Amino acid sequence: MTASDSDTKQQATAPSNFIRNMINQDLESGKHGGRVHTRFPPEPNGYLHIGHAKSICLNFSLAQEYQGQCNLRFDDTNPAKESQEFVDSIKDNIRWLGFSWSGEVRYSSSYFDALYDFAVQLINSGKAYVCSLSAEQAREFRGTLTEPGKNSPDRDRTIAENLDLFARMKAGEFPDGAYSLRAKIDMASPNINMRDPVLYRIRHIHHHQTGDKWCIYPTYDYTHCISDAIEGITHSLCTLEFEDHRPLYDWILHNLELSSLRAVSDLADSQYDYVLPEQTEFAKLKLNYTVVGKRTLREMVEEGIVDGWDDPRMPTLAGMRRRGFTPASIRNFCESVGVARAESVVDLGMLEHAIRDDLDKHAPRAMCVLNPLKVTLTTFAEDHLEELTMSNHPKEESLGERTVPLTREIVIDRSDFEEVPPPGFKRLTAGGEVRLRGAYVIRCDEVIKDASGEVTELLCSVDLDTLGKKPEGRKVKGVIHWVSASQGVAAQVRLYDRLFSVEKPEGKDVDYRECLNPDSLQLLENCVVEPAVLKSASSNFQFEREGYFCFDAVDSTAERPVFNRTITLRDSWSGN
RNA sequence: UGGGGUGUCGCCAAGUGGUAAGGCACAAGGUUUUGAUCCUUGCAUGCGUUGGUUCGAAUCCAGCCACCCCAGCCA
Repeated sequence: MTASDSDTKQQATAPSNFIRNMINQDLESGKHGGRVHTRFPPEPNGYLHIGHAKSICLNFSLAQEYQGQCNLRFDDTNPAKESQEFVDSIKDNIRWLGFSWSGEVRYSSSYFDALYDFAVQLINSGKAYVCSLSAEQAREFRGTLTEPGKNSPDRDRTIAENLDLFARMKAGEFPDGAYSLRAKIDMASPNINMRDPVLYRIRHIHHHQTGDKWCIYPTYDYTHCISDAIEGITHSLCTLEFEDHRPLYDWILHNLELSSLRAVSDLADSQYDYVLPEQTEFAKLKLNYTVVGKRTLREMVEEGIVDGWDDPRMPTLAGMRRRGFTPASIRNFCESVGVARAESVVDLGMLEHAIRDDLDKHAPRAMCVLNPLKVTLTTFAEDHLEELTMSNHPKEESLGERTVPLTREIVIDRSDFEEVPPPGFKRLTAGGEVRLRGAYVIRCDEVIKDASGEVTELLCSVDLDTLGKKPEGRKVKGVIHWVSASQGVAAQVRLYDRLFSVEKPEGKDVDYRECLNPDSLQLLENCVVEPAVLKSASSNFQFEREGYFCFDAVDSTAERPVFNRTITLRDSWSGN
């Protein structure tokens, strides 16, 4: 199948979901002039994780699928929590995932001037007022879930007065919290977001993009809808908790002059009809055995429960990347999970399947012995050195071949030998035969043990007539991997497993610290990997019969490579 | 107890009045020089629940139940 065939097939089988259905309808009705323009709008206040990946894939893939555009916009309206470091890592993560945003990176902060003008417009039309209530007072006036709120005493300030006060807020005449700009909507609304929400607050604080130009900052609710409108976004996708904000999103946009919105928008000079963006909500991605809460992740880093934001056990994009997850596997996973409005918890197994599926197709095979047991092939002379040619992949010929040196002394994994094998054991036993992967069938003639009775070495004879052919007159079922003792390279291997041993480490009344899986990291210091691995162009491998591994980009050195286990192979042998 | 949402197989998820897609997981076979991959087969007389409308309901209507979100000058 060619690339384009598979693309076509993927499109044909792209699962139906309520957002695609909505877009299809919009396209049919011509609502946005046939345009599809989405955006991914993170606040640069932390590292991206698997949950963000779903949103990224959704927004960017939809744009691709409909030949539309997808912007990257930093929603940077609260400088107290944000930094350039996060801006940079987010951009890096999105590129790594394989997506390109439309045009330049956008910042809500670059619309601050326009946002200010629109606020003045709302004041002029009597839709906004400057309020002197403190945060605490405002809370009291807001009412409760079941009781209506009370109007602010400043609600009927004159337009002239509001204009003057707002200008002075901007000019820096007042301290933080002295005043706020509020929309004049309805203090009795059953939707608390509509009870005269704050549009601007005073914050004398440096902003990572705008420096010290501003001391008043617009709120999310006020900024997001206008930013969408300015960028000509058609479909503004966000998560479920913003559902109650949608009426406010619409209120703000509908109470501004459409022509003035259009005038400052990216569509100002286009031939398209100017249509306001619409918000649509979908359920967040949740994974069992996983925590994505910002506070929790930070604590785990700060308390040393993990080794940093890019610890391979972390659900961050940086962590998954270091773990060896491929961008395609994460994209496929997000696609397979679907998009719906029902809150759900996806099984980690689905993510693992996506990783295996991608790596199985693309990762070159190699051999690495994790827990070495010395085997001497007595049939060979001391200086025996045979260069065996092995293909890098059982099906994908384009991955090429490599040579694997075979010598008299090799190592195999300790778990591949049992003196008294359990029922069904297919590996090497005392007196039994086994195939060395890609090489000969050997027979274990002698088991050497130390004083404590531990097996230290196996003496085996080689059936020279079994290279590339089946042995005559008998069946040898088992195949085990091996590495030349002298030609192999010493390596450290890190075996990673899920961080938590319970399904819902973030649940109510659950302390995640008590749910940690004590075996989430196992360090193996004496591993031996075949030499070809170090010369490979790939950084992801399948170490045959062990799992998928990748070079650890941070801790590997020239003399001592470090490998991270990305994921084990499926293992249907219950005796293991 | 106000408002907004959601309930389809163990886990995701299609379905939009015509008789329950698909994936993961699981199980059983087959192929295999990876106990991998791959292939075949099985896996909801049932769609939160109770009624109603209809020739016919997961889909329409009503009631009930469960769970989630909202009272930041966070996003």
